[in-house]
Amino acid sequence: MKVTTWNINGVKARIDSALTYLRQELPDVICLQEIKSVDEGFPAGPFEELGYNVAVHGQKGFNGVAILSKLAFDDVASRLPGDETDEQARYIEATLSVPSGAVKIASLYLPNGNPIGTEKFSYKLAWIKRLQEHARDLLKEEMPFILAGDYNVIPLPEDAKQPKAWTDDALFQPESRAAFRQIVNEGLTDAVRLCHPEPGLYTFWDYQAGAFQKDNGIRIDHLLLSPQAADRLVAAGVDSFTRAWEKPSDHVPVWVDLDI
DNA sequence: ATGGCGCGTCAAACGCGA
Repeated sequence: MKVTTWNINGVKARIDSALTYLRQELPDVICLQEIKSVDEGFPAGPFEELGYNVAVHGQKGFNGVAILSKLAFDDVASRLPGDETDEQARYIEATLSVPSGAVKIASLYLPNGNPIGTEKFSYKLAWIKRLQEHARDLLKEEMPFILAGDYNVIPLPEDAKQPKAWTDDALFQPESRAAFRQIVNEGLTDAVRLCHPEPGLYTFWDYQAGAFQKDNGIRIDHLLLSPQAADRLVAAGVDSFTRAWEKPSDHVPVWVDLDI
């Protein structure tokens, strides 16, 4: 089963690219972030024509996440527990039936957190903490699950072409990195890093300053696997070729292949 | 060395991202 995550930076601006990608790469599940659309505005039709079921948690103008799945949804939840007052659409998770049982897949869009020293940064840290607590609850179920999405965290210096340039950025703060690490420390596996220990693997290149041409990228889109999912990990990768497409998202698709 | 973009909301700049 191939599961992909992609921050598409606007589903309406990226609909043709998304459909081309799905026809070409045939993921069983794709988690989308930054759809920048309300639920009713999401162009479900073209995706359904490709055989995908669609689950959307949208918001006007900003944020917004979705899961497209060739397997039917048994259950969908679109809130990250821990803060009933949080109105930002950044999380959706679905339970799918697979031959070996059930698998849970989350599409998450972790807050950017810039600038540091503001309530935006504390919101980011609180959000990661909520995700950690949720991961802990999910782990108790001892089932395969994947927390996939745009984490807006550069875990290590080798996850950036120019780590020094990110020193004052929320994506590379010691607190951000430690909070991400604490989720991994709960017992989750960073699938892409496990399959690709070499440096120089990036998932985002800024639109400005010819960042892609210089390969001035960062790795901030991740798939964290539960132990039961990691047991079945076959391969993982980054489809950086989409960044060279016409009218690209600034993020590229990242995927895992699981033997389930 | 420096500065360089793009999307959505609206209908001109602006908020936001990373």
